[in-house]
Amino acid sequence: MSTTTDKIVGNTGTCDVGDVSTSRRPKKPRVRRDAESARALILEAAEKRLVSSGPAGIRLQEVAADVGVSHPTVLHHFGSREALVKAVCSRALESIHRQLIEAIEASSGDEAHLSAMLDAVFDALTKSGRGRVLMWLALEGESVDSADVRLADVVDATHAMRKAKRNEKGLKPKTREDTAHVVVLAALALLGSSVLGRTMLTNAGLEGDDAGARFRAWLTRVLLRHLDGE
Amino acid sequence: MSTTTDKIVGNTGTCDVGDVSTSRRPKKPRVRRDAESARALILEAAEKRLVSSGPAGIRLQEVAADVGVSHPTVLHHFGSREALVKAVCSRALESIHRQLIEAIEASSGDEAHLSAMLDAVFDALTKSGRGRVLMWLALEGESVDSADVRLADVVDATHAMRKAKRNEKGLKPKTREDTAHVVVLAALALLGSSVLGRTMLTNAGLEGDDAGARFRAWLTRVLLRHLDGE
DNA sequence: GTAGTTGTTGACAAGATTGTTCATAGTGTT
DNA sequence: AACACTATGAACAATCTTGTCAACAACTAC
Repeated sequence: MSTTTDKIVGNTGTCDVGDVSTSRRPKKPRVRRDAESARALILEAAEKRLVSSGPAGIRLQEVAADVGVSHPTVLHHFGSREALVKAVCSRALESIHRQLIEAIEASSGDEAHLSAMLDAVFDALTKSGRGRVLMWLALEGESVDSADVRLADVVDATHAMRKAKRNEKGLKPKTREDTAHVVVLAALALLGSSVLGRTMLTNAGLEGDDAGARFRAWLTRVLLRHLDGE
Repeated sequence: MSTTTDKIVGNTGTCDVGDVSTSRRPKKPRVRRDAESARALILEAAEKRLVSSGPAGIRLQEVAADVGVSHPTVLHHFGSREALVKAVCSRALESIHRQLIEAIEASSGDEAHLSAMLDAVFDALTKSGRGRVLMWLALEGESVDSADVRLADVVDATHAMRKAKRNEKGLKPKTREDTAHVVVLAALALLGSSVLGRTMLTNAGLEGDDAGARFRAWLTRVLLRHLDGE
């Protein structure tokens, strides 16, 4: 209710202090965007907050300030803070999923390709902090379910290629579980690296800018030897 | 102190509603602990919140309610919320460090022992959510530095044992970097497993209660073959 | 130009959270 | 028993955060 008051609101602008005047109203230009671009800008700003502070760290006023609007505008476009958080998380997960699919499909299964794939997946998780987002959602349990990366598909694809390859070479086949373990290990290593790779590497005494790349190269060799070896 | 006002505050007690009376004061028993036990109880309650909601999720009132005291009591014992959070994180990190050291020292380096060690480390990270705490601190950047698990020590110890073992077997030596990579991979896999192991395993199509144990057993074999093989 | 639609905003409300104050009530000491 | 010491809690203050509301302003349609 408000009922209220007839209005005051004062003269509205009132601008900030400073200007005296009567009619003078510097006001502010008040830009007006269409709903779509406004939502896009807000989502973008919110995602930065999501990456740096997690879902719980998203504040309407901060997001609004980042975009350069007032916080009721954010509420106008998303309805509630929770809806905004959901939208941002959902978008981020879909983006991750898409990038991972691309990175994985781009590699046919060759040795050089596996290395490139691991790097691509790592980049997808590191660039713009997607890995952090995944980890945060895992910790807070906000799993927007659905969009979860479908590891099972990756396992199946990998296992099919592996089976064919081993068959060619005359090696005895391996179980799907073994392949799944390889994929899970790679996923944990890459995701972990994207979140605390640097910390862990320097903590282990591995200095240098290329420590991360060297680790991934090493990981590639180990995984490949396991997949194709013996 | 007190100076003050002569006193008003009303009758203070005033108890809650209900009892009228004058002298009748059901009040509440008001238990009184010594500072040490009070701090211990509060830390314990705060750690539960830390595990489930992260450092940012620790609320004075909730912690106080868990202990059964009022929130000013918490402030009385810790000075500020920030100090409480710091104390809890510090304690948790020290505890993790201690458990990891124990788990690692307990294993001499044998094959069976490595498996036991990985399980022990995994337990140390999983039980009471220590792994979650580590991940949260990594994400929020609250790294209370210092207490960081000293992976370099683990690498050195592992490398020494490995060198001796390979020497016995007549295998050519491996670089320390290679050993460091093994340790980092194990650390990432175990830490990652403790936070989202179940999710990732089922997502990869590995069902069953023992999927985690089977994965760690598999990981043990892979790591051992790499450490001692070729 | 006028009217309708809709993005935008200032002001306010309600709730949560941290921190302060002071009286009260256990505990131990003399 | 009287006293000092200190843990405790009720009430309060200050700040922050989400959400509501009504008015304003930009744009479109007629």
